[in-house]
Amino acid sequence: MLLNSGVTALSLRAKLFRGLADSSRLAILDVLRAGPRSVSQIVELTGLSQSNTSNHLACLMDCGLIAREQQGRYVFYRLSDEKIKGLLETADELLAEVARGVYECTHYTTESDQDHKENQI
Amino acid sequence: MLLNSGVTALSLRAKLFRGLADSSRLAILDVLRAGPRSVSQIVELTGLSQSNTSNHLACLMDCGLIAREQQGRYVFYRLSDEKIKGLLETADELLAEVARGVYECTHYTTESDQDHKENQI
DNA sequence: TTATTGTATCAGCAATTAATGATATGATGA
DNA sequence: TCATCATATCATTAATTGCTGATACAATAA
Repeated sequence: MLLNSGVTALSLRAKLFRGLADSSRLAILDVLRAGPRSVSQIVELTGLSQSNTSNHLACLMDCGLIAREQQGRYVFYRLSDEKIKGLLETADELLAEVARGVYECTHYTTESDQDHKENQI
Repeated sequence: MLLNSGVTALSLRAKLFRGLADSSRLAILDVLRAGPRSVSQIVELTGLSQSNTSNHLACLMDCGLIAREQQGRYVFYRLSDEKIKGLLETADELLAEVARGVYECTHYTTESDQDHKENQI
C-alpha cells in the first residue's frame, strides 16, 4: 500500500501502462497506427477472436487510447491521440537498449515465452 | 491468439509496459528518478513493505529497468537508462490529454478507485 | 417484417499476479 | 564467533485478467 500523496497520479499512469501491457492490445494499436479500421478488419488483421477483440477495444476506449466512429453497421476505431505513437516509439527506443533484460524477465510471461528457450536472441 | 509475425516484438513491448503497469513499481521508479537509493530508503519513501519492495525490485531488475550496486550491506538501485525518464514523461504528456478517459476506465482497478466515486476529477 | 451481417455483452474458466508473513542469506560490528 | 542489520526468497492467499462460447443488440438488405 502506498503511503503518500500522488497516489492518484501513479494509479493513472499505471492504468495507462496496463492498457498498453498486453500483446493483443498492442497488436490492435499497431493496426490502428496505419489509420482507422473497423472491428472486422481488426479481427482479420490481428487474428484475435471477435469477442476478444471487442473486449480489448472496449478497454482501450475506456482508457482513452482510441476513439470510435460508427459508419452504417461498421464501427471504425482510430488512435485518439498522436502522442500514442510517440509513446510506442519511445518504448521501442528503450527496448533497443534493455531488450535483453526484458526478454529474459521471468516475472511476467507472454505467449512468446515458448520460443524463449529454443530461440535465443 | 495472435496470427502474424512480430509477435515477439509485441510481447517485448507488452512486457516492458507491464513492468510499468503497477502503482508500486511506478512509485519506486519515481523515487529512483532523483538518483540511486537503497532498499531501505525506497521502503521508507514509498511506504511499501520490505518484502513487497524487494519483489518489485526483482521484477524491475529482471525487466532491465533498474540496475543494482552493492555497497556494504546496502544495495543501491538506480534507473538503468535515462530513456526511462523520457518514457514516463511522454506518458504524462499523453495522460494530460486522455486523463479523463483513463481515470474513468473500468477495465482495470487501482488502489485509488475507492476515491473514484466520491472525488470526481 | 424478416434475415443477415457487424458489433457488443455476459458468464465461467484458467492463469497470472500483488501482497503478506515467515524465513533465509549476507554483510558488518562487537 | 556471535549478534544485528539489510536484503532476498518462499509459500500462501485473494484478487485480477484474458479468453471462449453463447447470446444480445443494431443496422442494413431482401
